[in-house]
Amino acid sequence: MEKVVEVEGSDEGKFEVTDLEKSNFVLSSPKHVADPVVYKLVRVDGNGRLVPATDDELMEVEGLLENEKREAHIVADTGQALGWTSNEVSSSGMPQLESSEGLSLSENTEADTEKLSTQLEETVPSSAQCLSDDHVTQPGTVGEYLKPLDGPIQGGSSTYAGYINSKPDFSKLKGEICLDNLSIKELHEVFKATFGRDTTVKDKLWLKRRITMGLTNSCDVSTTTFVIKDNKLVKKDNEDSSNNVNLATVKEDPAVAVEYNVDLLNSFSSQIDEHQTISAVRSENNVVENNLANEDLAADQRAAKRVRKPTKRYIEELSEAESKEYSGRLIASPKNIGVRPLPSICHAKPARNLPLEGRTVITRLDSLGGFGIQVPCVYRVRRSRPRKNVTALLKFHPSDMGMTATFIQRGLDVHGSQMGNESMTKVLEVKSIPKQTPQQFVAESNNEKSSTDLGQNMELNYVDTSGDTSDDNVVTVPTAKGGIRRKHHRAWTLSEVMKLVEGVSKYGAGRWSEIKRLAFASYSYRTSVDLKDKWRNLLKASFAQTPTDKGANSRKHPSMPIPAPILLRVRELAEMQAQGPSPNLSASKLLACGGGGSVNETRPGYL
DNA sequence: TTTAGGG
DNA sequence: CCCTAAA
Repeated sequence: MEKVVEVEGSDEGKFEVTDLEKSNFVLSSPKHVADPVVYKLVRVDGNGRLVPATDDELMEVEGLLENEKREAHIVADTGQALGWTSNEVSSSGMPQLESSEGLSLSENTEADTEKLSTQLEETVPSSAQCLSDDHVTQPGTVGEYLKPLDGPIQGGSSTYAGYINSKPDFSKLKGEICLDNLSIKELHEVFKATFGRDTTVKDKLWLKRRITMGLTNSCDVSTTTFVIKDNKLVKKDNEDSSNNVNLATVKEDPAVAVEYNVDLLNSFSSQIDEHQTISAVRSENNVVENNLANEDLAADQRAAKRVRKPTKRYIEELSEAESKEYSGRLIASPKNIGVRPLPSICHAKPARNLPLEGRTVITRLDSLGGFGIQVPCVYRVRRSRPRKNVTALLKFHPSDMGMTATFIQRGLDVHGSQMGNESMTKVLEVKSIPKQTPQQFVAESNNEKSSTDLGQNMELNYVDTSGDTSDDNVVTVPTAKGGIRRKHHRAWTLSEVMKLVEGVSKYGAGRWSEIKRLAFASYSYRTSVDLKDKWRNLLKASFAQTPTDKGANSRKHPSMPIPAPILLRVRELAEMQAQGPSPNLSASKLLACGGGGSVNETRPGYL
């Protein structure tokens, strides 16, 4: 039953392959065992390469899941929508998986189940084309990892972590953060600062672990003492460097077993959450599944439900006739789950919606590599930075707006190649597709040059995630011209800041686009400008304070200040860069851009 | 388009 | 954060 989210290995093939999937297959009985299906969170890069899902994406997914769980019961299918099966997987193990999955999912009637399973199949055939050669070379294994939420429950499920190596750069941060002495409340604050969202988990251990993972980018947090130093977890009881995760350690804590490559380090925590969430969701959905993989998780979920935010906001936003962005969310959030858009490589076509337990699920027909697959699609619209002329469009096409709103309400899925300036038009075009389900799809051009050329493909991003996470406050600000524009605020999480710092250290301050693209590949909502601004602020902050005290950090509670260590780092970098602009810019640049091959840059040794 | 700055 | 001038 467990849902597995797979993270695609980097091009460099730095991930370790696991047989986990297999073992799971064999070990677990079809019934109880989860569907062996492995999902990967990946997205397709511009050149058609599969790249690991970014933190952002993961987080989004996570958000969705959480959201979902709050939303009473949602069909089990949701979970699946989250990931994409790797090509390899699909080609080989898929068939079997399908059935089992369908069954497992179901609370539904057989018929529905079948449909579901059908929908669920998220095969992404045509491996060769999609996958980089590296991946292709390891057909059988594929860098999939299973993350059995309830490892303990199912003996079969084994955890495996193929954590290759840590990022050197992170070790630069100085100072340590001790979680041990914090109260739950404090831990919650830290948690929020770190992940940008609240948590309802009361379990200190869990919190500490999660935070540690987030800050440490490591899954090696099986320790009971949480002191983070130099971005590494310091085990007081076990003074080992813990620089790398060792499998043994990981196994101790099944919940933490993950395989990921360097690029995904930061995604790790998110993934965990995701998995957990998924499991929880599933448990709710499947009465049969009594295995609460993680009590904490379950608790979290329940709590989450209680915390669910009122709809008011959505309504307001809708009324504002805001771009579909919001409308999408508005509609989608309640009963649907967001689904990660298919890799642009694949053609996504709106297919049909199937009634499930009274609900309709929109399915998308994905034709990949000649296969036609229906996948449940529920998209949440990403709340992206408003494309400059969203408002303009509105102005120009007031009527359109109305229409759009209509579709949205009617649950049309928008099918377009891209949400650009003409997005409006496209949306309109799509409206022709009648859908009963309240769904909205918005195609958003991906940050990277990706999807664009795939005319028919749409990049669907659901987003926001955040309803739960850092509340993306969207505040309307009166414009000088009299217009009203939205100002959304997304609090910078600690991990984001850390990434930023890391990025600056790697590529140098000023090369924001680079940083955004590489080190910051995730967080799609952070633009290079944002990075720049944030850095500016960090500099200000780092110089403004801290000169004196270095050990002691934060001053005030409000908005959990940036940990001193980070500020220190920032200052260092600032000074460092002020003096000698990075030695081999060209080198790094070449590495970064040139190959197009590796996402994981192998940095020069400096820094 | 991306950066740097100002607001 | 947003906006804009420059490059």
